Amino acid sequence: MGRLEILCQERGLRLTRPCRRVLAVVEAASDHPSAQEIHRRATAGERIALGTVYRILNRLVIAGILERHTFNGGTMRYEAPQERHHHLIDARTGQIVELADRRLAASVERAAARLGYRLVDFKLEVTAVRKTLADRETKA
Amino acid sequence: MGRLEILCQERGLRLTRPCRRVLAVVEAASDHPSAQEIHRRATAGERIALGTVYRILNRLVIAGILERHTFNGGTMRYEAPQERHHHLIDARTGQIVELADRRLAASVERAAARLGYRLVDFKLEVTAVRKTLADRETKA
DNA sequence: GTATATGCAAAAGCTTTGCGGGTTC
DNA sequence: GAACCCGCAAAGCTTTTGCATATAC
Repeated sequence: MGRLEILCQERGLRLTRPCRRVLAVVEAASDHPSAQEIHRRATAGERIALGTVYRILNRLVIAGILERHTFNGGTMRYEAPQERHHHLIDARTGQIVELADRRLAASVERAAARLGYRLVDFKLEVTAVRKTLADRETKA
Repeated sequence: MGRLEILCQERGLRLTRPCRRVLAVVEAASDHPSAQEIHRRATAGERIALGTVYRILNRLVIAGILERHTFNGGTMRYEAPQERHHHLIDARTGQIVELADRRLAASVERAAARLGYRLVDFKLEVTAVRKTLADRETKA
């Protein structure tokens, strides 16, 4: 049984067939698929209603089993939360790189504290370009 | 003439009546209104098509005169970019607080550099709750 | 056996777009 | 006067929802 399926059991979500398929797709994904893309992948040789996929995803997000992002466009994208991480988007290729760095978390926590807030969570989305040799020699 | 209207002129956008109204609304807004909300505010005693508001907003974003955010829900929200800042969302009230801190930018820049990237821009969205007395006495 | 999830299809946002006429420069 | 923008209305997408049936526990 998959890691995510176990989480579902623990949190009292029913392990229906469509739900298992969705979990398998997300667990196997190395990208950040949209609901429709998840539906496409989950219905390989099987009939699952698109509306059902949306309902499953919402349940999983509420239960804290999946995370939902919006990046900078309309449609929502999903992923299984690994360790706390954020996203770096390559401005030239659009590729999304995962970015984990606990020094960042400490910085954000201090910034929130300066305003009188206690940090609950944060989302960071970085746009950047690969460094070239020129970058190392120039003061950009 | 408003600050944003001047920017439009400089960048060759026509100052039509609907465009002026939209600019005025955004310039006066202390929140982060959606396109529909901007339309509602801009059509006080005047008829402007909703589609026109969308077209104007898109033009303004492309010209770099407004910024578009998605926060954590479907609909897009707009604001006039002041100095570089980010957003802190109060988890209890949903209130959005602006968060400007150049120490943060330095942290993010270093994190990107560690991955071999040169920072272009970043977006930070913090969820937090107001600190109470208890927070100061407890190790949360 | 019962509560809950699914499938289907319709509907509900939000956003974009084609077209003819009007406005800005 | 020419280029561009607007109003209107329709269409496109993504996401949600009502209802009868099927399924997991």
